Amino acid sequence: MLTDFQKTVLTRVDKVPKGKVTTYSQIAKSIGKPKAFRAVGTAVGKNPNLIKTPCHRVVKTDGMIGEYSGKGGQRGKIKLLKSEGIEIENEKKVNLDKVLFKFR
DNA sequence: GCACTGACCGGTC
DNA sequence: AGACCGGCCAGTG
Repeated sequence: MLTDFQKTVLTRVDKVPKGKVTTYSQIAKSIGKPKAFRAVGTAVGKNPNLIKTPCHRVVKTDGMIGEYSGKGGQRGKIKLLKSEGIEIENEKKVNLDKVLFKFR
């Protein structure tokens, strides 16, 4: 069962275009709850729609990859990001100045 | 309904 | 610059 909050978060993630990434804080701000980044992480962590939702495009505020429930964990997440043309620095973080997608 | 947990963040030591 | 601690929101037991 998906709650409205989770659906909202997933919707935001789905709005992120290919080749770009967003942060948990950005999502939290976009939904009007900048302090709910923790809940956002939890919601995405449940990841009910792994196929539909490009959760691998969500990274930490510093640009670090973070975790990933999908295949390969963090490693697989990095691989997916690289596959979309996103440059990974030190094999663990992305350049937010280039690939960060901001809502509204 | 209380308490613990979590794909986190910011400030401090 | 790296490690530690507290806090915040929503979900689950």
